[in-house]
Amino acid sequence: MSSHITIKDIAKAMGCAPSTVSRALNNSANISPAVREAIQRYAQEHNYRPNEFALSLRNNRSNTIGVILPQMVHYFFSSVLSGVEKAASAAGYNIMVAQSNEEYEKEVAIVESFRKAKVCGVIASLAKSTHDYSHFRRLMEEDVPLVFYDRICTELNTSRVVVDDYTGAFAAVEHLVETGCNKIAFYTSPLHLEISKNRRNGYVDALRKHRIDVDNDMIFECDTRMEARNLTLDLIKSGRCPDAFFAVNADTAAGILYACKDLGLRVPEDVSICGFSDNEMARSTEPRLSMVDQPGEAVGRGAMELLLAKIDGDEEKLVYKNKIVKTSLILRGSTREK
Amino acid sequence: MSSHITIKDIAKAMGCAPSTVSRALNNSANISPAVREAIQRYAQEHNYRPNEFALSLRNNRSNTIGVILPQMVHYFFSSVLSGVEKAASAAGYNIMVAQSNEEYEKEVAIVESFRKAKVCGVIASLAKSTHDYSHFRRLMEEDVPLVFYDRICTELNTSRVVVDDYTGAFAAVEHLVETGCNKIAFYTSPLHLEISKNRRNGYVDALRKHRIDVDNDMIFECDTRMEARNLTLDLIKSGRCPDAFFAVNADTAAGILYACKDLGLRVPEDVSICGFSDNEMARSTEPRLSMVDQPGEAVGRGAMELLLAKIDGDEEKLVYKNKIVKTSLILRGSTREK
DNA sequence: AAATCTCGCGCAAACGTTTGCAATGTTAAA
DNA sequence: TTTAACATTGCAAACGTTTGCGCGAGATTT
Repeated sequence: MSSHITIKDIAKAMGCAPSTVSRALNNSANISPAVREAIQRYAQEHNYRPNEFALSLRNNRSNTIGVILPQMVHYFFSSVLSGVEKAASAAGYNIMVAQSNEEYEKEVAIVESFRKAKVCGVIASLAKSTHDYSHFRRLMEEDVPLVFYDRICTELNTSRVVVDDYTGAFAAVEHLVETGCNKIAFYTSPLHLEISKNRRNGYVDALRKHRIDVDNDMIFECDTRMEARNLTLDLIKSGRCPDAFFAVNADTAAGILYACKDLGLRVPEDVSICGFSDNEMARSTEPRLSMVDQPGEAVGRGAMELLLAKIDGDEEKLVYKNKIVKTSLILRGSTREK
Repeated sequence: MSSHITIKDIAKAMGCAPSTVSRALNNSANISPAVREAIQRYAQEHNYRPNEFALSLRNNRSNTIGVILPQMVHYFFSSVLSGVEKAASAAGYNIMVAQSNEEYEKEVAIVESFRKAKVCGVIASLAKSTHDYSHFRRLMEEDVPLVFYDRICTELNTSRVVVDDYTGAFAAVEHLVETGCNKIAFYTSPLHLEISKNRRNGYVDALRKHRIDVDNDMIFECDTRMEARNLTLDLIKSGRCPDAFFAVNADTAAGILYACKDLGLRVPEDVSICGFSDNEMARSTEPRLSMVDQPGEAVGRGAMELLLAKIDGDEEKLVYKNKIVKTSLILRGSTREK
């Protein structure tokens, strides 16, 4: 069926040159109002749509932004994607999305495919296994605006959006302390990640503020449910049982919870549990898990806003901004009340 | 920095015409092996990458496929997206994604934006509020391959991927019957959706097979947690309490579960609960919820395979295929054992 | 030795758009 | 009335690629 009408078709129909049509449609200067209106009306009536490829070819840039997620099937990351999508859609951009599956090689391949597709901006969160950033550096050398979120890259000078890990962790741990806990275990993801460092700092500072000694033997690299379950069982059986747990995510918190229940500990009477990164699961345990909420949609929206600022900004192209999205502490049944 | 090397650059460097370079790189006929190899080597060394826009402009088709999700922050749909992404990535395609938020108008806008972007195929699941399909029909008139998944459109002659709702529901209800239940409530999403009809048929047929009368007053349009909670409370209080519930999704099943527990009913001793569409939440209640698992990734993969068949297929362009992905019944604590 | 064929390659157009420059026609100033 | 200034439009090139057509040269046939 009729592939679409082009500028040339309009020109032919109106008896003028394609350049005139182009100028009329773009409201360029130096065109008589009469001609302009006639052309615009004709274009409207015939449902003219500019050919994106021609535009892209000429401008050497698409109308698309690329988004990299470490995983798609993940409450927080899909929330971020949702936020990005809404903001991008509102701003008239399409989004191209790919997941690294936490693999460095896949991440490199994605960046390469985004370069080929000439996306006009990239929003990314690092894979756990990424320690080399030259693929992103290459992107920056080609002047592709880049914004990191959550798992950011501090080596590269880009805009960033993070959640307030420090304050979130601080608030959670402080709440545990204020409800009577003073031997608080901390289950964290690998400490080379920025988020881990910040949460650890929040944990440490909350303890210090309340004059509780920080026991490094109470900090564990553990961020999956199974690991948490096993670790917790070992910990309790070994007699070094904490009176509270602060976990890096909901999965881990659930692992802790079920280990405790299996061993007959009551939550929150005997031990309190609090996690980071709220999701549906945390609302479905018994008792429900208190969590530090990371507003994923807000992170995605913020990342898109920063990216648009970079894309549109002319003068401030060199200005990078950081955005810190506030977390909130959601208290449920797995912690005691004040 | 050096934007990329083009075919013209290579031609200039090798002292030949761009057309020769093009033919050499595409292994076209009528080119001497010597020249071909020289050009390919040069291109390789200088890291030549064809300009996608120029290709798209010429072929009037991108290397991208569009994916429509009703929601992104949703276990099943993000699983599907993940499956699509993996398959697309393996086949060398990019994916463009957008969510309708269950709104008809947004869905129309997405289809329009996909048409503008000239995606070379679309994978979609209908918004709940969509009853008119002319936007998709327009897409088909422009020969854009289209595959529906999950919430399919039976009015349109396209390829489709669905989970085996009928068999899944049948198996779940039969299990409830075989473990002693005979008054089984069914909480379903709106019945105009294909999935609802199929699940309802599975429910009905399982009852019939075991000579249990189907009571239409035990079928409720109810697919959110809050609705389920309230409805279940009402139902129990009214004295018409079923001995089992079969729910359309995990949220609804959880609502039922907590309503029952609030009223002191024991699960699964007093009432059994089984849901459709497993997710993390179902693994985190107490007791854990028995669920019919929908393998989202397999659905996504299947949709992509069907789409690729349509895109690549020359002769069989008119052949539409349906793919039915098997579900499996995951038995947990919310149902009794045989 | 003349005619034909084949191979390898270049020319140029096409995809749809934008834009610098030149070429009109019109109006105002001298 | 001549000249300058200006408004409006067209021409053509450019973005990077593919491809039908034609041309020349060498190889084969008669």
